[in-house]
Amino acid sequence: MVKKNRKSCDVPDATIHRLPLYLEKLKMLQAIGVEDVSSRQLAESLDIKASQLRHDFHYFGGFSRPGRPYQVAKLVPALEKIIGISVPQPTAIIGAGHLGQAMANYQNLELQGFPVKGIFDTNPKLIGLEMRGQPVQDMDELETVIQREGIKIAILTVPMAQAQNVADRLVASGIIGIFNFAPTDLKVPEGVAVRNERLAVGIMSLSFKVKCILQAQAGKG
Amino acid sequence: MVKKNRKSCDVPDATIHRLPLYLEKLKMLQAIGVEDVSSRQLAESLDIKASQLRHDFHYFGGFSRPGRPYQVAKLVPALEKIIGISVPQPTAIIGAGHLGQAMANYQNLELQGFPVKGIFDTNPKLIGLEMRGQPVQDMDELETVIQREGIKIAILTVPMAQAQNVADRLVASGIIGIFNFAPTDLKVPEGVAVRNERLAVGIMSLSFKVKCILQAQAGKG
DNA sequence: GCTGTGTGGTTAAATAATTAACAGTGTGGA
DNA sequence: TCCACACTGTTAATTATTTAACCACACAGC
Repeated sequence: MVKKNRKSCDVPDATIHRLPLYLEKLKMLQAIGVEDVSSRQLAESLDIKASQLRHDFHYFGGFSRPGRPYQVAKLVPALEKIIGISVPQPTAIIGAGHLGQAMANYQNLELQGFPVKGIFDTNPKLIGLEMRGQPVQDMDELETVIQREGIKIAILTVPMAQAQNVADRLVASGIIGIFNFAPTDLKVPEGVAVRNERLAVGIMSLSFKVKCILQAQAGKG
Repeated sequence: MVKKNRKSCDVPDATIHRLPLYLEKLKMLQAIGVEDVSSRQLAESLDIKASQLRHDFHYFGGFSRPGRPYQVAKLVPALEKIIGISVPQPTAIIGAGHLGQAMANYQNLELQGFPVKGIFDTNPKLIGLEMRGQPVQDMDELETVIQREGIKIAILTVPMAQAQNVADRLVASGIIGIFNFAPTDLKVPEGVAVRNERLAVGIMSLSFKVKCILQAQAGKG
């Protein structure tokens, strides 16, 4: 039993990051009525190799009978279970600035299994505003709401200076996963997962490639 | 000459993604008056190995005299040049919904070398609104403004259904780098770089880890 | 029944990335 | 002057990831 748990969690990061892509594409196929899909078809539509897809699935095993393509209707719930969203994961948003509002209004968030059950800010001008049925609440309510709703995942969109302080409160309240948009490395105890999403990294690595493309064109031309 | 260009662009993605982190940390050190920093110090503060940092820098070479630590004042502009932001990169935002507004109001964007020179949307209710001095313009103006301002990088925050169509227009107008927030793979010709930023991937991989942590705790307890 | 083609699971090979080890340099102090 | 120490640049070793190869199975057509 323990062995089985370890098996399904000892998976490379690179594979984990592809699971949502598989799920997304499969849901899209499901929406247009596709019932079966082969590893080749699915991989090609995602611009990866079929062997990689099969290798990824192999960590979890048993998605298809040998010789037969994958059944979309079975694969979707299997992936949802692996990712941990067969049951909706209540989620909190901390920081109702522009980015927090964008996340709160991102309709797919709930559709994809992460219903927002709490939005928090310290700014009195924002408190009370409603976003998709959820009012912005005072940070004083943070601990109470998180525990009452059993929230395990938090989206952190506060300014860098407050990020660590808020993270500490989140961890103390029972949060286990933090989706961090602040450009700072949070220190959290073991048993808490942090994912840093740095928009600056994305646009700068893009800039690097743009520079290289321009240089290449100048060299050729 | 060509050889040198190739050298400084034939760099693994993993390294490219770390360059902005190095730059960010170095700027922070510069702001508090630090003049010198060793590979060990810098690496530790970023939670990576010193040898990896030196290995990364080795692709570009010549940041320090052997035997002496790095000089922050030299490293910052060197990295900025490598990333391609020694000169500000004018940037456009396509889609002035919540996410587009969040990006437009993200002050660090300009500070980090990406001044927003155009915000576009089709929604008449949004057109004319000002964000940090930039008015939201009609999509009809897209091509004109991009060419007039010499914009090479675009941030794409439109709904999925319109993403490919807009991307085609961007490419036709001379855009070389697209920072794509729509959950779809854009088809672009060679010589155009796309970076997909999928928020759903981030929160789902977080969910996977949360599930594993909970399972591990249940197994132990 | 048999065969050709297509399928996923599994294992092995190839490739990429990370980490460690080492050589050469500069500095400061005895 | 010489030595001990800290430093980077560079190369080698290790580890992780991706890709390919192969096997057993399933179906369709003959």
